[in-house]
Amino acid sequence: MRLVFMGTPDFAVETLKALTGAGHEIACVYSQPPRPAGRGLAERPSPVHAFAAPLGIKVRTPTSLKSADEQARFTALKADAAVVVAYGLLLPKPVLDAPRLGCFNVHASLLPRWRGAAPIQRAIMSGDEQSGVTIMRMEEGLDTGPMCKVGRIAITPTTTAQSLHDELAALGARLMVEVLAQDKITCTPQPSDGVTYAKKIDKAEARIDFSKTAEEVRNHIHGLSPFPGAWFPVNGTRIKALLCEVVQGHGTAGTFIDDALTIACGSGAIRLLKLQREGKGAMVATDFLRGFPIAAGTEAA
RNA sequence: CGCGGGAUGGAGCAGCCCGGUAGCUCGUCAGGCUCAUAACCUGAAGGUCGUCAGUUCAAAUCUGGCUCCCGCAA
Repeated sequence: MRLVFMGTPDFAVETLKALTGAGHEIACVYSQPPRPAGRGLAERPSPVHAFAAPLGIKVRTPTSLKSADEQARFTALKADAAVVVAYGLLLPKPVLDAPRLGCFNVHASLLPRWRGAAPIQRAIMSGDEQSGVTIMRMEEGLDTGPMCKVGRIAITPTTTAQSLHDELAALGARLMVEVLAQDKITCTPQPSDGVTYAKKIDKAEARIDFSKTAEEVRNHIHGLSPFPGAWFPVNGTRIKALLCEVVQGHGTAGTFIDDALTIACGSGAIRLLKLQREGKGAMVATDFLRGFPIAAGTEAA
């Protein structure tokens, strides 16, 4: 099929890769324009942009699709379908209606739960036991379209946003290819109940609140691992917690209760397994402690 | 030129300000002890101190360039 692909972050690259691998013609790739980012604030293209460009695929990076001009350029591509994965721009109705078969989206949640920006993180942070991806036909509303295919993945005590992200990206890519391979793509409406929205992650949320239960703290840490990274300070040094486990133990919330990185929470305790201090790389607990011992009684504040 | 930290035996760090014998915790190997152990004891191997140049009698340490890694911020 002749497709238009619209996506921006790493998550979307997997699907683009799968589509090209499945022999589809990518007429054009749309992605967010390069922005100043990273150290030095140098302009850098999005992951999707960086992947597509070397393959000789035409890349467009409009800041909006609201103008009639931009919509005409899109329509002129005469695509059979558009595949949209974490693109970051609203698609106006004329765009949604332009492709012959419509626009299809990979969304990283079991819709209608976690519509919106940060479904992967929110699912883990709120303690969901299950996540997944939904392939849907897009409508004007925010992630409201009818569902074509769903894939499920369990969230376990060791699931992090990173690991779930990688699994869902691969799963979503596979399912999208399957959906497009169907002779007739059939969809069913989303249930009207069970709707929740996944707000963008606010950096202020990243600070760990040890007054919560051990499970909540663990979900918070894993949901934000590795980005943006849940953190806490120790003697003025900022430390990111990347992986942890719930353990037995109690004490004043926010205090280390042994020399092995166990911290008391509002109820129960967690032990940090992988962490990173500012300026340093991520490392496992034993390595971390050799260079930065934290004695029992130290406060994480 | 957004702000800042870092590159030292396999891992994590100290030493650098006040140049002059390479240190610590751990791992590895050999041996010992033990019913046994991620335990303990003894011994050993392993490093052009990121890279290039400069200053100096002498540079891990001072100066400048380069490469790479990371935190903040966006």
